[in-house]
Amino acid sequence: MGIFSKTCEYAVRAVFFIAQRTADGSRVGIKEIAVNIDSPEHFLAKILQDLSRRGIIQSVKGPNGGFYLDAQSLARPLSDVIEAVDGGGIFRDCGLGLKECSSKNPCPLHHDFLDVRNRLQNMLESITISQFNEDLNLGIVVLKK
Amino acid sequence: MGIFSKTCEYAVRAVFFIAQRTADGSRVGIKEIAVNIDSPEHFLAKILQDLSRRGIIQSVKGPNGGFYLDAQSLARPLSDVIEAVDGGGIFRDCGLGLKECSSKNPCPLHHDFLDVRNRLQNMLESITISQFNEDLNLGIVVLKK
DNA sequence: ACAATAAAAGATATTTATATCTTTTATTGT
DNA sequence: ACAATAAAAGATATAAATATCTTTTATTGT
Repeated sequence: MGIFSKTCEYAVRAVFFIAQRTADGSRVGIKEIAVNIDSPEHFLAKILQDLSRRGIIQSVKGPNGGFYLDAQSLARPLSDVIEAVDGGGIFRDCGLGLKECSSKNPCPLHHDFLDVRNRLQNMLESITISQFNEDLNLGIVVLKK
Repeated sequence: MGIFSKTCEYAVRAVFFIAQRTADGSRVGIKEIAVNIDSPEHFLAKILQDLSRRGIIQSVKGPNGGFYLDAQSLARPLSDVIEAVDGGGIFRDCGLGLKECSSKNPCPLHHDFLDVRNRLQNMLESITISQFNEDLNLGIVVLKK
């Protein structure tokens, strides 16, 4: 298990891919996304359905249909994707699983974890979905293997 | 899902509890540990068996038996517990799940994640298992609820 | 030796995450 | 209208994580 669930990893990779591939206003199909981010097609379909329902990504059915991102979606912070898929627990929950852990009633790791979680959150809030489009085009960063 | 697996959360809480409760050389039984860290007893038993096999904690069977920590174990960094239970993936694996992600072949989040993971690792390597014994005694930090 | 204790080990159950396959609905171009 | 396309939705399967229960083994005190 990584920091995120596998579902979330696929979601982020897919969202980055859709952002890059549809920056020109076109759409991209599930099959093409799955191949390019190396994920199981039908499982990814479920994930993207959910993201679409939540308004994180957009989609149209039928010929020339597919997934894409509108201007608002392109500008979203990556943290929105994480929250939509895994929930915000990673940003907020106690590292040792205590329900009532707080600064008043801290677990032993509370203070240290607060720092790490805040950094993670700040990082993911300051990264936008479209920010890697160019690096992806240039092959400087990758989404598969 | 938190940063660690539930198994790992129980493990860390248990190890902290054993450290505090057996600093005087005594032992503590599984039932007492489970009650005090609010975990399912039999499940925790499995976890502690495994930690015992790996030498992270010590145990003796029979009357007056139970779990404890020797001097070496008390001085261990908490990262050893994490590695024993969840593996080192949290310190090393790609945030987006890519097998071959590296500085030469990075995912979009590679550099940012490297920083967060390193901080987490440094933090967990610099915390020792026994370092909260006193705060636990004083009730300044807690291991349940 | 024996009974009591407590962890170790084994077996099984339940829940959640991940994955696959099929059918339905919306959209498009002819 | 109709056929083709592609996502949405529904149903089911598999694997992994979490949890529970039972039996065995080691140790202790009598």
